[in-house]
Amino acid sequence: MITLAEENYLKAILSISLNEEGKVSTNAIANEIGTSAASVSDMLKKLQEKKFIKYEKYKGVELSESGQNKAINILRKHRLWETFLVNKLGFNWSEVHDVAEQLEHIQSAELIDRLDIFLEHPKFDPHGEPIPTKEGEIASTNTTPLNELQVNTKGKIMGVSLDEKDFLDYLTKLNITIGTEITLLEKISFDKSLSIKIANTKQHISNDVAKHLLIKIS
Amino acid sequence: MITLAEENYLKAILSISLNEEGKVSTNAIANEIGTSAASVSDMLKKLQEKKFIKYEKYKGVELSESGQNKAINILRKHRLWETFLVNKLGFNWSEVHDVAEQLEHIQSAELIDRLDIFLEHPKFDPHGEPIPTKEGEIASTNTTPLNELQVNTKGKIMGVSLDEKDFLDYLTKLNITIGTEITLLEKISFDKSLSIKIANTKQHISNDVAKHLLIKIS
DNA sequence: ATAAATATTTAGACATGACTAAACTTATCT
DNA sequence: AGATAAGTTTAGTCATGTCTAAATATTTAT
Repeated sequence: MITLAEENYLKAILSISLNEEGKVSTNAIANEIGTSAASVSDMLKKLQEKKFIKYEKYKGVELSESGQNKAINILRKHRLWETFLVNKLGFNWSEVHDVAEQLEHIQSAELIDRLDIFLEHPKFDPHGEPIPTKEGEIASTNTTPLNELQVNTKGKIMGVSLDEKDFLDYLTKLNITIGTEITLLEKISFDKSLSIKIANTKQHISNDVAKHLLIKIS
Repeated sequence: MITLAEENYLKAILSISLNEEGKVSTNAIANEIGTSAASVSDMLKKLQEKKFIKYEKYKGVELSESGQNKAINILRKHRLWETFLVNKLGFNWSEVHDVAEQLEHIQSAELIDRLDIFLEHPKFDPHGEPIPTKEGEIASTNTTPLNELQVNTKGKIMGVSLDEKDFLDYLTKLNITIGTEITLLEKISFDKSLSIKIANTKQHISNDVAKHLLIKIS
């Protein structure tokens, strides 16, 4: 059996791994989960004993195969539930994260299989993030964060890499959503902020916003 | 905040209260939850402090108003989720209990409101049990357990009062489901077993089965 | 290469929710 | 009424997952 706390640690380790190369540090996990490094250190010992991770003291941590399977399955559940909440229950994309964080821990493989069928095997969640397959494959999206594009590039927003209410509500206010066509007009070197064009309207956004907008260049 | 364990205790106390008059005993709760009387005694102290119950040592326990609200809300969630699992995901009525026991603890009033709308405000769950309203009202079903009927009474099965896989699978095998027309042919006084007629076929069932079949006399 | 800064682990506590064994209260039987 | 049985609570212990403070290891800077 795996506990709720253990699941959250595996999820955090996967999430960090997907964004960074190499082993995951204790501090990074503490930061992701919002707990102390000491608590993380304790938990890593337990996860090590259960063979969910490969861990050497002071050297950082990696998921084992079984740990990765578990973590990817949790991500799959999270994204399927978010899809359900938005597509079937009519939630806004900014409102589903917290509930999905609870739903992702429901233990029933059958439930997820049936949910997947009910949703007609969605490939992406409401934020444009790929939903891992039952076999654990995560589709690559071939997108680029907006802040890494060159000036005058035109593209389409395929997804966002941050699932926080404030951020998503702000995007909605800017008329930005999945599928929105966008042109990068100018990069301000001083603060790395960007001028963009959306639906023939010029707008200005910070680098913090831009780096979470995933673009497919057209 | 209320913990998962506390929610399960409130649910157990409500469940016993609905079947029996008067205060609920420590042992009854221990039995319902599957834990020791000592553990129950510990927990009652905590629930008392949080004002969810009215409790006097050695005298048994009652739900307070806030405790009852919480418990009924959990029951509402359980029955709405069961309805979702059967009506939308295609689960069999015998397969949904365990998953619904997990889902009933998801904390989001908005989620339950939307689920209720999505299911088009169902009044009964897949076992024929009434779904409490958002305001906490539990419709009375005006049904009688089959074993309490008089011989030669004819009626319709409106629900079952036990949500266990073995029991429900057995009913399915007997061709018994919600809406089935049934006639009580004979009561055997020796073991309280019953002869019944379903779809022109005579069958024999034990008292243990009959007492969980809720009949509307026609 | 060593000192200082940063990162990580260990030690010792605490809250939760469970357990067993023992003590206590209430109910029942004669 | 007193003895016994049944039910309940208390005391002491344990596992989980957290914390702070202190100790130790690693990295960075001079």
